[in-house]
Amino acid sequence: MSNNYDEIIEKAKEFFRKEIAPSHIANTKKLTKLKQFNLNPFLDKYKASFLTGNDDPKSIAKALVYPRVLGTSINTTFGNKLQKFCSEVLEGFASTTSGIDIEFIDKVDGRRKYCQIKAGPNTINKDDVETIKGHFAGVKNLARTNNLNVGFNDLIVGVFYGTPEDLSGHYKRIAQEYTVIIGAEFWYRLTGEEDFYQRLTDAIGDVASEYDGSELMDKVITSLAKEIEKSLDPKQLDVEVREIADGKGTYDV
DNA sequence: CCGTGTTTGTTCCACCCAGA
DNA sequence: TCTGGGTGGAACAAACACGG
Repeated sequence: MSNNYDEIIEKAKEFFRKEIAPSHIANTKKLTKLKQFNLNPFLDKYKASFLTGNDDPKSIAKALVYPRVLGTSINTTFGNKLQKFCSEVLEGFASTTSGIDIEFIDKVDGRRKYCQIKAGPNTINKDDVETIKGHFAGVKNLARTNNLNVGFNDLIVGVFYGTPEDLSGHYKRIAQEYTVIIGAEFWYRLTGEEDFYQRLTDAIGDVASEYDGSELMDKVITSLAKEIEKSLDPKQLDVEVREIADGKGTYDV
């Protein structure tokens, strides 16, 4: 241990093990039932065939499960856990100001920064731009009433990963008024270590090797495929149609 | 009182398309 | 042909409502 920030590295690894991975696994386990998905009958078989070359139930199941587990599920989980990450792993820096995720002393210019955290360079949309600006305007007002010296260089958006070139147009609109700091630069200002970003991503990369979800994926897909097979059975469909006609079936409007 | 279902707010990202 | 602005769908977590 060469310095205090090694502790952040360790805590980040723990956070991944205790928060992110378990949540991801739990959400994956939910996917054994067809009702967890929004089906698109125009595309379900096409996707299965595109993926595996056939449209049997198992292929359809794979085509549903893969994009969910490796896409929206883990990405959304990661983003949602960011707030918690800020308060637990960056605990020394948690902010009590509404709309501000963390406060920290910028190791480059020595000033206290009021920072909103975002995950990546593409993760805000048009509406978020005004929301973020609104939050900063609120902080400026609050600072004025409390006689705090908050310049607008001190109100920043911190992005966990990416490079300045990656920033979407939405971020660039914020950057016209405020400072947006991303990736290596963000972690440098936070910790004062130039290579902290690299060390942190490497550390999480090490944790990744502790996880092998192949068996779980197999189980989930097999189970889901069984239900797909049943629902494709014409007799079963007949029953459902009759029940709906009788008003017995569950039929969401 | 507890567990389950529902609603709300946040977050993510892919796609479309106009204009340079 | 490339770039960037803008749109929309989806999942998740947390708060909330409801029925046993």
